[in-house]
Amino acid sequence: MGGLDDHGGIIGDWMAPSPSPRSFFAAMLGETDVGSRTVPEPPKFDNNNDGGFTFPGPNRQVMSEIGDENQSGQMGNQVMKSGEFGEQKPSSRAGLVERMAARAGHNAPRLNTDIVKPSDASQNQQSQSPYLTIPPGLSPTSLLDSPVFLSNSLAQPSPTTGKFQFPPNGNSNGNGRSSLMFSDSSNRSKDNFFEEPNNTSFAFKPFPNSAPFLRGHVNPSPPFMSAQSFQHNEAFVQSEKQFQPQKIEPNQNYSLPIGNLEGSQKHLKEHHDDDADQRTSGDIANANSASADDGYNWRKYGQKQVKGSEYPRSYYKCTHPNCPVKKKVERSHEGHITEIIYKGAHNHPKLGPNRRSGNGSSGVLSDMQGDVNEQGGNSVDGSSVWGASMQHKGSNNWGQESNLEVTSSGLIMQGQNSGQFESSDAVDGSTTFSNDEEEDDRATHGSVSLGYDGEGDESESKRRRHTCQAPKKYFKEWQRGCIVVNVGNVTGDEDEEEHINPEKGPSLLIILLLSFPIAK
DNA sequence: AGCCTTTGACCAGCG
DNA sequence: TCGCTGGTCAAAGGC
Repeated sequence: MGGLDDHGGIIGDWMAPSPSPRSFFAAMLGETDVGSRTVPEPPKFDNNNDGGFTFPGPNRQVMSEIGDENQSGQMGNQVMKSGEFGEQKPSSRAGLVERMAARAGHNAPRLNTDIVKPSDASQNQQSQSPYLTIPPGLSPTSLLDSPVFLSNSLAQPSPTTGKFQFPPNGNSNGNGRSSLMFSDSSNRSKDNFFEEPNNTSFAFKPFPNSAPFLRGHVNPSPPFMSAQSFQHNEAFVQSEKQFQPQKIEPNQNYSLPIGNLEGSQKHLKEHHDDDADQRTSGDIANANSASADDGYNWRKYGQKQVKGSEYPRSYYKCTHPNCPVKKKVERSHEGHITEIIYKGAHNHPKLGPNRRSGNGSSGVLSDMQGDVNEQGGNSVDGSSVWGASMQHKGSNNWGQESNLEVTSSGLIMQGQNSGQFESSDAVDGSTTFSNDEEEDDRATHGSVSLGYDGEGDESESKRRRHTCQAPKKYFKEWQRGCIVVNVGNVTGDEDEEEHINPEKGPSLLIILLLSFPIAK
């Protein structure tokens, strides 16, 4: 069993202790000109880009509120000072892939981001822009299935889903593991990827079906939630539990979900269908039920109007015997999913089509959940990383079945339909992901808002001043080891009680739980 | 018949 | 101890 040191090593191989989203994307794209940005361009909400989803590019000064270069440099220094992450030197211009290659001694295929560029790149200068525009055909899930989000043994072969395999790495034991995302168990499924002679590059293939979602229609219920985080967490669990007798080997012929990307495509399409249903019929329940199942069956066992939530929260259990997976779902009055919190990992393969497919409200939930559970699907013993991390607080029963002693960690990405990364009033990655319970406020700051509130009349600078407290909540959930996926509008208004307002238009709020250490 | 959702009640944790 | 809150149970009814 790996200890906490292992975890740190895992994490450290891949990212700074407090990686900022921009560095995160920088790593993804192999561009690490992270600290060199001066003044960030105003976020661009491309209204003409037929729904192109704009993420900040690697150069985006996410921490713009506090982010002058000095501070960025200070952050970098902090990163350097954290000994176990010594390889993450801010001076390094090498991208993640290059670092991987350097470390592993192979030529890591570089992520082909050409496809990510908008077709009219020459016009909008997106290619030079600090923003990364995801064209309509490319789902955020696809993007987030980046090399840093690997270890989905269920996903299609790709350097991002972890199906492509990495050669055995001499460093891949203990603190030398290439990353948390590429943790032990998943390594087995990836160990050969870069040995493939022709794998010199990888291009994300956009899914036409995903376009409707990206256009930001009514229903901000994308399935691209925290699939990667689940991947990671799942891998983390497996890493911790690699000696579990019931371990499901990623390489096994396992009738598990087809894959993340494919699943995403499916779910995206389904969501779009849901949207249509909702818009046309107004029957939310029917619209929800119109979505296809994700291979897991869910039974709603409760619903409650929780105080902190505008909308009632529904409780679902996986109907598979002995499967501990549960999920909490909040949805708006219109049926838009505003928050999903998953707990546990499936200890069984997907069950195939829901017996009552097309019936019941769990369907739409499953849409989003599907990608996630596809990650957890090959977890074992019903243990869950979230459960494990829950033990940090021990005040939540979710996941208590896990006896893992792990530190969960994560990156919280909060987004809205523009896809622009927007700094909160103080985005400080170095503190955002610290584990101090008292730093919930920092969690707010640390959330990276893809901020566009859909109202359009509020300047970015004004929005930036806002302090949406919602991420604080999510950070808490994250600390508790729960997967939190929130889809909806962040109003950004301090005075507003509700921060998630799907009724204000297309938007999405994604909480991605990744792999940043919680160091109690 | 089996599985689902709904919904009020119950329970446990917390301040 | 009490009230609040969130999570779960279980009966009832629908599909």
